Amino acid sequence: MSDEEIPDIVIRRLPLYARELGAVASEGSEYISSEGLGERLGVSPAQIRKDLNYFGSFGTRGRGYQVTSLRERIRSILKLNGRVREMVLVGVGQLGRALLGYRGFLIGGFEVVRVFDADPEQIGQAVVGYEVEDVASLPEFLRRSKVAFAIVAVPTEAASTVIDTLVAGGVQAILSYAPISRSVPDGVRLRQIDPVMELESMSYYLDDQFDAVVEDQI
Amino acid sequence: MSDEEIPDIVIRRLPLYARELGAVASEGSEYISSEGLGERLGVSPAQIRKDLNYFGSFGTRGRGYQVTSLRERIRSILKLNGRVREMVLVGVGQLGRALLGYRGFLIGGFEVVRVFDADPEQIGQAVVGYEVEDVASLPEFLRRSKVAFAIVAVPTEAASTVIDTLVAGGVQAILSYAPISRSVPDGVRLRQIDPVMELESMSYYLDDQFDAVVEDQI
DNA sequence: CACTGTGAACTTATTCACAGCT
DNA sequence: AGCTGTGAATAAGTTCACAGTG
Repeated sequence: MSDEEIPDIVIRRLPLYARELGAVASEGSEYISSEGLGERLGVSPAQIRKDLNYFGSFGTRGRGYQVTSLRERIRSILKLNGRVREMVLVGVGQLGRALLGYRGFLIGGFEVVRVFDADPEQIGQAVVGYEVEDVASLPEFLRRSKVAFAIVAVPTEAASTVIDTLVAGGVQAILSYAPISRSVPDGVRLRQIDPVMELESMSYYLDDQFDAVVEDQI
Repeated sequence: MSDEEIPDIVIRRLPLYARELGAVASEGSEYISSEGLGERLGVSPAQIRKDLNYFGSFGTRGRGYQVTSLRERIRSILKLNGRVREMVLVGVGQLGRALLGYRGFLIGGFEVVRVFDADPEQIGQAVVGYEVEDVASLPEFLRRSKVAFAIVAVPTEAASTVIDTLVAGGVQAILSYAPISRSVPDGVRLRQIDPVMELESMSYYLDDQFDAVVEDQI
């Protein structure tokens, strides 16, 4: 049943399942049903079963899914098993430093291997155990070492140029914190994290006694 | 055409449109067509027109949409016009500090008004111009001042309790950076930012030549 | 007997295509 | 002429419901 084109929306749920299965495992359960997992995640049991079935039959009828083995299966589907994914980080401002200090990357199997910045004040400095390199040397570094992942944590104005450099250097997956829209060539993935957009969309749902802006009429 | 239930997926695109319209405005264009905007965003023109039509008819046939007025319309739909949305921040570790220093919130119309933490070392200290308050005093603060937004930037173990406190205090929109799944009551919105999940889902699409298993060097 | 795996039914979202303004 | 606004057509995604199985 392999080899069908799998919807991106399914791929995006896999890390969620894997993350929760890690939590379930640490609580000591050996098996979990699609219903049990769905309840924890706010996802329907049918959806979990369908998602997993794109990749094979991992469950046991009558019992559910073995927690740790399903988690490993998912990580293997995501090409995350038994390895550490190397990343470059561009930008060592406050956000970049916070990211460098974040333990979650390593737990998830990701590790920053090099750190770049454009600020002469930063270049050459040691930051959280990394020596900050000149972003001008990024193209050469990428030519030598094929790193597939990058995190962009530079000021908005600089982001587009940095992304160009990363794409030209063969980086295939870019996580950007800059609030700008960008297109990238086929074969490159760009995901953005923009907390302001998240807040803005939540604002719509506020039951706000203060303000009811009328839009109306045809 | 008012008062139909509007799909969440539409609401989530509105901040994207608003953000890009801001960029278009700063480039000096007065009008933009759905095709022009769609090209910049990687969204189809029909989708933009349909999304906007849930709320009214904001365009001019033959010319397109007036950039600044459409942006204001969208911000008004999102209940973001002409005001600053107040937020509390819980957690002043590295991430919390980075968020406090981020100018993007104010640009988007959001402002942190109070800062809380559980660490006795931090409580009472001044951080980026805020005095860190004891998270134990958060319930009382929320009782007095009706703040609708909160950002959770605490360690994973603490997140669930903090979210409970926020919900109990009447906060309606929570942006959490903790990598845990949580359900919240109706009427409360919880959005998570988890960079690791983003990276993991991108990993699926990598070319296999990048699959080299990292050698154990520890 | 409690669960998965899965086609079929249904629901939601996107695109098409064109009438209708400016 | 060039665009929006919008119903109709299509595609994508989710849930249902149940047969199959350990």
